[in-house]
Amino acid sequence: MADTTDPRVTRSREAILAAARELLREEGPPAVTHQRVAARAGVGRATVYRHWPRPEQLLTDAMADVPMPFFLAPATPVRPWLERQLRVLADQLALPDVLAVTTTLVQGARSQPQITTRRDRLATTIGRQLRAALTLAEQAGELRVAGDSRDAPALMIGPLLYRGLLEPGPVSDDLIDRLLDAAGTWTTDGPAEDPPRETPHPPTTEP
Amino acid sequence: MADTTDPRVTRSREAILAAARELLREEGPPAVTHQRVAARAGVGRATVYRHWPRPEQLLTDAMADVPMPFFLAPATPVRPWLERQLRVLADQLALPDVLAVTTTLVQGARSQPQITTRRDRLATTIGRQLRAALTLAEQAGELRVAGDSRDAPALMIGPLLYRGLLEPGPVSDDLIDRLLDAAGTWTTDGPAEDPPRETPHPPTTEP
DNA sequence: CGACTTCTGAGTCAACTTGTCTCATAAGAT
DNA sequence: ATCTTATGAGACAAGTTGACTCAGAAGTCG
Repeated sequence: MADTTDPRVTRSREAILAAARELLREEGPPAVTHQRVAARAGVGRATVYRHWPRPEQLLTDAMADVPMPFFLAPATPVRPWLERQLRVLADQLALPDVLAVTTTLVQGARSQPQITTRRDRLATTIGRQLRAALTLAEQAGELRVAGDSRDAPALMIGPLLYRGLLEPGPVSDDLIDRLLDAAGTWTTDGPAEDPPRETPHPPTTEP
Repeated sequence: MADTTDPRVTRSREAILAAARELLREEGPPAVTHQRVAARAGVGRATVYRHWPRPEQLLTDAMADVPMPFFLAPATPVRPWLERQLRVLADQLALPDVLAVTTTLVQGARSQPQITTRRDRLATTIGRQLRAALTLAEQAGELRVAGDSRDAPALMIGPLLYRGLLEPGPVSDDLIDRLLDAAGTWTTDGPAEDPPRETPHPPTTEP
């Protein structure tokens, strides 16, 4: 099929999605209605209906445009890599857009199976990548994993979620260190304190 | 003023609040409208308006009826006490009503200052009680607190939140042990493993 | 450049929801 | 037995939702 290259379509779509994202961020999911989105996007109400007949689809599409942070493939040495990942995750969770999408996913009403699905996908993606990293670290002799590795995501991501959702505030490097220690016993070859951490990672998207 | 002892009033109020709670649990905050609540409560729509002219007040009142778990005053020895508290908290977070209220609080739209307030109150209450417990344990020589104690709530409650909100599943006793270890180094006088844990605590309310 | 195709925005319309009010009635108080 | 008062049914205006039409603008292509 011919790619929808008509500039009018893409312009409308972008404006509408941007408006929907703004509304989601500022007032939550219930504010994302055809009428309000159309008004904010400076677009006719019918145009919104044309592209998104169902309002919930507009919401999920708007959310899909917000890149959710998650882990990439792990690299050795694992500890500094993981430290960087957690730092990125913590910083991302502080962004209004990401926070809004996170709360929407968490809320994930039974009425919205798409949202529930996406939430579960995010959770399993993060969990799998995190466990892969820990396994790699263990194989490399860097780490002796403590306890059930299935608890690792909860132990390491949970506190970041708490900071983002319930108790807003910055996540200190010290706290991230403690998250790493929660994974198990690290056999630091050298006191690799303060690994270089500079690049403010762009958000990454799910596969 | 004369106490509203009219049985009709209390009957209506209870029915309405119960219906509101059901709707909140099943379909989330947007489902709590006058019309739907009235229909489910088997009550005239006007009656709901009479008691709660504003819909958001109905929502907050319905939430207030769901007791949120938090910590009581700590007792020595602290470790088994804290273990019990975390177990209760984890179990409460699995209850649909409590979960629904938690997600609603977390979502805490900017549109609803009452909800934001209540969320902050809950967070500070839990945080204060938890820190008090850790301080007590340290004074009793039971524990050497690690790192910044302000991070303790995130480290210990966060994982439970993760399990409740993102990655539904049971919280094992082993996981709770690891949460306790995240607080610092416990100087166990004796191997007080498997402390008696039987009473399925009733939910407690905030002060 | 000019003819064509397609998207847009304004508007209309019925169905539905929301918030307010009225009133006969039945439940409770005295 | 009588007086009070909450209730439920319904009427009502105002606003929202979803669906449709249509002239005209924007973009494409010969």
